[in-house]
Amino acid sequence: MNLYFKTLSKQTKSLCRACSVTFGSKDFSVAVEHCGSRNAHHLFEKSPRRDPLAYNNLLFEYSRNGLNHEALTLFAGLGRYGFSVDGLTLSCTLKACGCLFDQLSGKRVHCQCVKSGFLGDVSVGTSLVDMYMRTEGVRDGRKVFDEMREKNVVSWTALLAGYAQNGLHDSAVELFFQMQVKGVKPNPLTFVTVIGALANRGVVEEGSQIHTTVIKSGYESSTFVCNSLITMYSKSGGIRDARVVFDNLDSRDAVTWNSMIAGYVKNGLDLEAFRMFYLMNLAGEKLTQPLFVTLIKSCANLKKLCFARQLHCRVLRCGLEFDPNIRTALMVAYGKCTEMDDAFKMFSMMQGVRNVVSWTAMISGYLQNSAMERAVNLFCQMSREGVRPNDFTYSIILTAQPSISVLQVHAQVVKVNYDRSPTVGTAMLDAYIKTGNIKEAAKVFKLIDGKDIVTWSAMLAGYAQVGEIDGAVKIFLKLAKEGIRPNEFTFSSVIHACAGPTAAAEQGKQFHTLSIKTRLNNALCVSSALVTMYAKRGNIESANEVFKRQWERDLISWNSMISGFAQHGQGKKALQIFEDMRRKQIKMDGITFIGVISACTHVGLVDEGQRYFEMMVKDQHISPKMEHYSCMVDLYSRAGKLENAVDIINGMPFPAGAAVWRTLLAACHVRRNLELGKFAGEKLISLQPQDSAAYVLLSNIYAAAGNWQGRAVVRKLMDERKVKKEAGYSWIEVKNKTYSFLAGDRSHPMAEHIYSKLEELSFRLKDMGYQPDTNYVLHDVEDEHKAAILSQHSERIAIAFGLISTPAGTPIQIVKNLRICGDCHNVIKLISLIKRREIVVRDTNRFHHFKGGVCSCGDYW
DNA sequence: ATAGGGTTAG
Repeated sequence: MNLYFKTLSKQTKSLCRACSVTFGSKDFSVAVEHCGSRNAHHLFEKSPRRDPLAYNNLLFEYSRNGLNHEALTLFAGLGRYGFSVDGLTLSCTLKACGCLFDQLSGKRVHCQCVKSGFLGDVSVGTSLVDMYMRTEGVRDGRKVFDEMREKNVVSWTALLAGYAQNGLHDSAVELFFQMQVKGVKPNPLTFVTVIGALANRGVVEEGSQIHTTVIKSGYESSTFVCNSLITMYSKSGGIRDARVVFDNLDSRDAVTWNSMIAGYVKNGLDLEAFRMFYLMNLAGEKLTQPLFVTLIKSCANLKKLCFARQLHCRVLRCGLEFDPNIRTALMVAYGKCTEMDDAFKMFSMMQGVRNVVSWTAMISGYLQNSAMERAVNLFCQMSREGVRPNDFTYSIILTAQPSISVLQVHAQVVKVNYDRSPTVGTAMLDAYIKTGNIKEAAKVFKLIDGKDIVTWSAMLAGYAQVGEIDGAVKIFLKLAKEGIRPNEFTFSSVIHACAGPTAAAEQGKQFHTLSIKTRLNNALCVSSALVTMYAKRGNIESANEVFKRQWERDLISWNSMISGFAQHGQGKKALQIFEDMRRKQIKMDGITFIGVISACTHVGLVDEGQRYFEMMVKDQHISPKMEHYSCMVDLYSRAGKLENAVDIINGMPFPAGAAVWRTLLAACHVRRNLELGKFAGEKLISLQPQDSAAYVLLSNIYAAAGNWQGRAVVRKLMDERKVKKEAGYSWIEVKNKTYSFLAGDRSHPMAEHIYSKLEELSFRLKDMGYQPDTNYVLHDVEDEHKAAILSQHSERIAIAFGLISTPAGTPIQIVKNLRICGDCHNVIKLISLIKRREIVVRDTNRFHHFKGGVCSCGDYW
């Protein structure tokens, strides 16, 4: 018989016609083996005698070989001939329905099960559960399961797998514990399924519990089960645990090695992945297709061109060069290594087998190499060649700003119904945020179906960027309410929002606490954001505490700490951090030096500042930008060396911008240098005719010199150009609420109180010999009036309010949107002495810590 | 196999 079928396979058709052999049921598996399933069907149809058993067996073979359509057709035939079906056939047919997502046929088979009395059969019941789970949500499958009289491990596993596949990972895990309570022992497949569910949920706690159950059940050395444990641990960040499982295994298969190496890649330990790969080669394990993909990805992460090329060679040697996945992975790797020519070569060789994915990968490569135009061209060409962009394509092309119009892409996205997709929607809202259109971004956000953590974080970051703290905090609370777990990026953004001037100081601390509870506080981006937040919120000690405890540091945390200390006037500490950074040979950038030079500026270390500037250019090979020149101008001019400042401007390799002139102008104001001030002011006004600060500073310089005519000219110019002076605000936070005050503000319900406090203060100040420095008043009025105007500056009102609404001895914190004036600076020093309060004022430029009559800036700011 | 979110200066 065997031989007969062997011959048959060669000339099936002709022989079939000729043959009149009766087929025994068992012979079918032989037939399928030799002829392939399709031919077996053909063979069977031609056969003069068809018995029901043979039919059933053929169906089994179809199902086993994944020929689902054939199985369904055959099942219909069974009914036509009136052949009886057995439980196995029903199960196989149900499986085919499930695989084809054909619920209609599935329901028909369900009826058959009822009619033929097989519903009580465990296998049939289980197959029904599985079919409903695949074609419908979990509800119908659950119903069948609950109605089953008898249930075994397989039924439980089917149910559990159904929950997991429908994304209900928590319920799947719960079922796992329930089945054990019912005395059903999990089998290897159960373990693999539940471990997979856990891995997709990303939690380790129950993971180790289930690991213990694996050991107790005696599957400790099952390669199948342990492979999934490795994946689970590496997905939830427990790469070390994954390695322990790996090391304890006696027999490892290709999947074991692949999972372990993929785990290292997923956790960003690409070098470790390659070490593992080396060990794998020593162990004699063969390279398989998925591992090629993983390793090539890893090359892309490492940007190691030579590794990629070596792997490319091995791909050729293994004859896998036509595998589309490997090709795409190689293209991506070349793109990441900035070898766009090589990537394009691979892409053009793919003619004929190019699909959306390879197009998208290519476009993405150009975008990463900032070749916006080429990316956009490719995007257009793709559409011309009839390849339709998918959600991935749209989400990357939206980053091609400003080469594309967000509005146009948005319109196209709506047309193809991708506007509700989380990836495309998120990319779109981010694109709107980048164009500053937060309203449109919020609209897009609302429409997105199934918002995930990335979507929420993007929206939160948007609010943080435009300084809408309340919006940011609201988003955070909302996502938490919806049961979404915030991740490190979410915390990083919300903490960033709390660094803004109007955020309550407590709020930042609360998010810090929350990040500790969720164990995300040590993530690099979170700890960096915390350093920045505390430094900006005036709590330099906490900033330093977080900085010291950081597990790892990036350039941003170093930079934040340096500029933090600089702003608080602790120049020496800023420089210590910098020297530490230099000793550890950490790569620095231009921003590091902005911090360092401004640290020197705030403590008046002119020569050191000069030295660091030279170090930046000569040792670090960082070419100075506009910002560095304004720092240098600031350094000299605050020390009163206006000539050196002018020399710097004259020696610049490009024309000085507004920032540089503004710095010089401010210095001229402090130093009362009318001539230079006029020059700088005119330059600034010509560069930024709408900048109110320019006019105000210049008119103040005229006023200070008693040149009322000059001042009037500037004022007139300001009126003509409709430039409004920015109003001076001060904020103070009392009991988690932020209060803001304008100069002369009487809108607060406690205004009476506040003003009597101010009066009381002015008496005490006079007693101490205080004389108002009326040079800081812009108005052309009598001295008496000037004093009154000074005493009503917004920061003083805020302080008075702080004094009456907080208990004695508590520190007062004020935030100002303008720079503090010299007279207020004197007054606050005295208040800190009289009232024995520590007062911290953050202006646009730096922090002033007033205590016992002195300020941390040493009157140098 | 391809994708979307974050942190730094004045």
